[in-house]
Amino acid sequence: MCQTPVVNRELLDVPFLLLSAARALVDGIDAGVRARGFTDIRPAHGYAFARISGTGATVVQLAEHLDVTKQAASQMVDDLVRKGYVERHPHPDDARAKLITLTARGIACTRAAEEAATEVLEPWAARLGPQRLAALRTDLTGLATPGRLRPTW
Amino acid sequence: MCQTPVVNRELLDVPFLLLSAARALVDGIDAGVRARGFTDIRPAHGYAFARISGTGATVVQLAEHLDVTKQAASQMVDDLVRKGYVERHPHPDDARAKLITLTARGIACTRAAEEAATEVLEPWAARLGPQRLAALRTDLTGLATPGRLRPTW
DNA sequence: CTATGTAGTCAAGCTGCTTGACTAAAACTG
DNA sequence: CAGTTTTAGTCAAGCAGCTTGACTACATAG
Repeated sequence: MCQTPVVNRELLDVPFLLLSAARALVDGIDAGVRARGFTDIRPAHGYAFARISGTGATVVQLAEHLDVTKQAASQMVDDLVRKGYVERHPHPDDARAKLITLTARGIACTRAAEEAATEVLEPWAARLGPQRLAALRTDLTGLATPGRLRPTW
Repeated sequence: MCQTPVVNRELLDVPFLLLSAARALVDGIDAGVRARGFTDIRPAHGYAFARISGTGATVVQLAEHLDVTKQAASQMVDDLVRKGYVERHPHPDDARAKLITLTARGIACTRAAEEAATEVLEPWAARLGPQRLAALRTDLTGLATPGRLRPTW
């Protein structure tokens, strides 16, 4: 017994490390967004904003991006409409569909999130330096299923 | 406009990259655990097992580890007891408390999870090499709030 | 022009969490 | 050591966010 190589033990807490880092980041950004006055928004909404931002998105597109059912996405849109962050417009190309777009408030919130993210990431990235940052990005990309949960911006 | 430095754009998708990697890992491990016959277990239970494993844990300790209320932790223990993964014993040092420990089935499941994790991580770690792996671990640790969501093993 | 597929919503239900209230035991405190 | 406060755990009720199922309106393929 006790013949398990050290590499394994160290390898096995990579998932915890990753989760821990991701959570710390999300919590930090969320705190920054709240501090900027957007208190009725949760991290999950950020992923929605990322997809809606720019040209807008349909409910189905949003559902795919968030990996939930279209009903769940529709409910989230209801919520965001009620809170004034997004709007439903008739879709220019498809009378069945609706184009969800950010309101001014939604755009302001997105900016706040970007500021908060920069605030959290900048000092860490500075300590790392551009070289290690690039390496980390490459290595993480290799770990992630390509294209999943990526932002549209 | 358009004067935002490139560094910022690249920095801003680090959270997405991290989340994406973490999710891919968790999904992969979960699939491996299911493939080994433990189909009534979800990733969240893995974090519970990690804390219970070894000397065992109380409900309150588990709650702290999972960052939920003690009621939620107690409900999860109910569930795991019903499924045969853990047991409640009287605590040797405190008559109020109960010591939660893994059953044989719980230990087997933990082993399955370690196997699954190794299976997912090994090829990726091999491609990286020990040097970059060490660097990545260091950099992620710097990002994570120290000590959070760490395993006890 | 009919048949099949797709976008979105309504409705009901479930799961996993929360808050609040409580019991029993431990740990302070004067 | 009696009295107070804190801590471990549970019961109960409620809520948020998701699911499945059923449906309407429009699009598209044959």
